[in-house]
Amino acid sequence: MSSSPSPRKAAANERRRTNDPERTKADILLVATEEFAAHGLSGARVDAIAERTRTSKRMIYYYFGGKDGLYLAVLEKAYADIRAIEAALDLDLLDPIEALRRVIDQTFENDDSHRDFVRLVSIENINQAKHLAEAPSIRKINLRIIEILGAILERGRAAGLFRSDLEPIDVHMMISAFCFFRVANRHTFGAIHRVDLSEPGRRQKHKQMIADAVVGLLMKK
Amino acid sequence: MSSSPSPRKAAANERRRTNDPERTKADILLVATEEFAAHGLSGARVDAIAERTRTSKRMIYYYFGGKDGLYLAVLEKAYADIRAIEAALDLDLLDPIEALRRVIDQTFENDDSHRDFVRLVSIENINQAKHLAEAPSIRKINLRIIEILGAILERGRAAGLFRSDLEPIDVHMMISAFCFFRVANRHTFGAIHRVDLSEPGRRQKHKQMIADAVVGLLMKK
DNA sequence: CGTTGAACGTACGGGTTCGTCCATTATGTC
DNA sequence: GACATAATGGACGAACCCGTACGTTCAACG
Repeated sequence: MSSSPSPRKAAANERRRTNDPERTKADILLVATEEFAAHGLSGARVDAIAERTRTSKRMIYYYFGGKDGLYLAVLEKAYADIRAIEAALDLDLLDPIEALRRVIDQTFENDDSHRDFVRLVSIENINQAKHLAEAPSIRKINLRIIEILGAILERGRAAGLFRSDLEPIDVHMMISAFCFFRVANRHTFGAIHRVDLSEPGRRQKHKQMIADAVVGLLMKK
Repeated sequence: MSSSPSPRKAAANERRRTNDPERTKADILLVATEEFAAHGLSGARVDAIAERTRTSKRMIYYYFGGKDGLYLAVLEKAYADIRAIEAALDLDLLDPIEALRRVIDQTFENDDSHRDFVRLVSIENINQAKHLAEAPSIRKINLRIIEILGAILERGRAAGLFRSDLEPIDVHMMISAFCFFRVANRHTFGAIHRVDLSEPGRRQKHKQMIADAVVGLLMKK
């Protein structure tokens, strides 16, 4: 609409232009993430998403095919973003207990700071994970955390510290359950018990609590 | 439409008639619970609910005012049903550890067997507990579990068994988190990790695990 | 047995929402 | 600089969905 001053300096495989599909897609995805997280799949409105975008509704259908396609893309991106953080963990040098505490800390902070992600997962569960089942990429991303935990447990057992009847996936579930719940259910829990779960003091207390509980459970007596 | 053979034998304050408002309300509530649990608040369709009912859509508006009123009634009933079970617990005679294990067991079984309730709570959280906040009855119902836990902790401390820096609400949250998560998130968790969380063996393992974790956390070292 | 109010059914109107059609501008290529 | 293709915008239609207007049946009571 305004001028297009940028010279079309296109390297072999590098595009630069005012028609910017990447930016358009990213913009749509960002807005859609907020809308889906706020209202759910059936509650979110395509028109509302389009309105908040730099671009038009037409582009949503152009790039994502429709509401479902957009939702799936949002879901994939949300999972990819949060798991990328976990994948970056490097814990091989730490002793098993310390490594375990790091994983817990990371999960706690991840869920705490990615509320949209947590909500999207809740929404997907209400929808019986039907969309997620069609996104094999998500599955691959998530196996990383199991590997990490598996390695830690292995080393802990080798050192005679950990009991051996708990599988990585059970430990992962226990950690996730607590970290996820305190974010996902903070509204009902807060309304019923009149507490603010994100209040710093309680937050810190809970973080300590879940870590102690998991480590305590794993340690041999 | 068919015959109405029942004689109108009406005691002073006991009505018997083919026009049966109580039954109609209960019927609507039952169907609505399933529909809201299955599709969420915005996803559920008033027409669909009405269709599955013995009666008509008109009755939904007649008795519940509208979609929101119906949803609120469903929510209240769901909470009332599940907490009534907890309220029946009588644990004063048990030693604190055993009593605590009973509470955990009860919560586990409750969430496991009331999936619609779990889903409704998830849905309400996605809606930021806006409806629940307007239902003071629900709050009252839920305080019972905190009282129960408080009494157990008190006795445990008096006996020198339990640490004293954890409040009832924190313990309740930890228990709820795990019991709730394994039901609410079983779809995504199952899809990603290819496990069936309701499979009896794993179910039993998790029940043991959460109980051990909570008891272990509370016990003085 | 007639009246009155509660309980119920049918049909529809008004607004909303998804998706598409058609037209237009930008970009890369020869 | 002309042409093919990608990217974009606006407007619109058809289905859907909530809530209600209006009419009918049922139960208690004099």
